[in-house]
Amino acid sequence: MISLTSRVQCLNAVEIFCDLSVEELAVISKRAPVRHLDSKTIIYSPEQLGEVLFMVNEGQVQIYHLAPDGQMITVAILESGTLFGEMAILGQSLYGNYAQTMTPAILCTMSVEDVKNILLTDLRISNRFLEALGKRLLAMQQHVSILTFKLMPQRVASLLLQMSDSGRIREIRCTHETLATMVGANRETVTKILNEFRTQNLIEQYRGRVVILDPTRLAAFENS
Amino acid sequence: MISLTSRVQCLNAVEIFCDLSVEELAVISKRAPVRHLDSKTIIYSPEQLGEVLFMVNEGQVQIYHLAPDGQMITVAILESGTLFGEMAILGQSLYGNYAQTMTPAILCTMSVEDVKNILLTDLRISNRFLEALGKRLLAMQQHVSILTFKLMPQRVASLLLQMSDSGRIREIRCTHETLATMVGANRETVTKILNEFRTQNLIEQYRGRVVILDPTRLAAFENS
DNA sequence: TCAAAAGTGTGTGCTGGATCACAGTTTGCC
DNA sequence: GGCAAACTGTGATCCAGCACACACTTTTGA
Repeated sequence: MISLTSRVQCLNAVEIFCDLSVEELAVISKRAPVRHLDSKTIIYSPEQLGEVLFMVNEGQVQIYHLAPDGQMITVAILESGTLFGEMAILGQSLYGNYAQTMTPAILCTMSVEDVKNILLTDLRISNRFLEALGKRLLAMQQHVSILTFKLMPQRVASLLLQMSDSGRIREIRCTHETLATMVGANRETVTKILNEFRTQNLIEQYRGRVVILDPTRLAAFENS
Repeated sequence: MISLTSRVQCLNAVEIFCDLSVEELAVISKRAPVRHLDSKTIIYSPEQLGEVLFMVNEGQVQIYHLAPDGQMITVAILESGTLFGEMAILGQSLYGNYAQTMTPAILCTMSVEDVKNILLTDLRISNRFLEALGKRLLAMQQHVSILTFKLMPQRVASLLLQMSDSGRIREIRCTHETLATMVGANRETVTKILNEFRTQNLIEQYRGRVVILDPTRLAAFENS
């Protein structure tokens, strides 16, 4: 059993709860068990629902979508401090959506009812929640516009910037394969593009990691 | 000045308010002026904000996005009974987003503050609102997965089905050009694809209109 | 009423990326 | 330690869809 303190810390790391006091967090924490998961555990799948809101406290979680033909689309890679599963609260069944740990991870989980109760009773949280949704919607819209018209190199540049929070985080822990499933490319194409970026000193590459060297020039390239 | 009754009808047509009584609608209506607009009027642009929530009562409204390079992406074509502008309420500035009437149109408009007041006071509406957001998010996600991996003919089939509400509405009033900006194709490609669909008796074509003949086969084709 | 503009049909290159087919290198694991 | 699996690098081939070019038809609006 994990201490309440650590649970509170878990919740605190999530932006949605950021303006609650420690006491208030403690109340919520009681209803939010912490789970330690191995790498490659499936957290969420179309079959097993149940608990629905997850908060990543440590590790990486991949949200992906399997098309009927088996094609995989990575929707997002979540790092610690982020929340997911909101869709279920919105009453939407995400047919074909999965969440899976990419590394060993620590998560807080909450049930739909609890979340709904909290949302309905606390205005600050419901506002944060709406904000988070708005951000998500905005990000998706940008993603759509990139997918719609940009060429692959621009898409990759755009993805790298987005994942690095516009260059604020330097290191992106991701394989070429994973990046490929996010921009709708195949692995080889991504490899070639990243090598091109490297020869231009925009990035550095290591196995499973990309380090952004020059976000400014990368951004300039993105819009070209 | 338009009568209050007609305003109430306007609101009533919008799903978000569907479970309110006539009296309750009347209260909201007082704060929701109706506007009659000519075709091709810009309703919403990055420059002029102000009023933000719009409900389409009659006519068609195009929501689009202009990329920095001038490329236009049509996000949606709104018909009567739909609501848009939610993003502003979520505190997101939709940089580069526009809304424009495609036909003469009748709209109800509401200010951000009014909407926020209503949202915060009425649980039924705020739930509907969340629901609507969820649907939007879901639709965008589907759109992303289509853009990511499907070939053009499948994309077009998918778009036609989506716009026709899976075949329930038969007629889609849209030019090839507009359809093209929604799937990320160019106009000529869309023309060729639609002609192919016609020779297979999946659709009928007229100037500025596509009529769905066989939604079932179209759906089968979409996932292939 | 009669341009001009908007919408559609069709053909000919060209090219960005997919696909396939490898080889080399690093990591994890028994 | 050593094998298998995962990750990366790189070429050859092929084709979906873009860009451009132009003809034709319908609608719009001074």
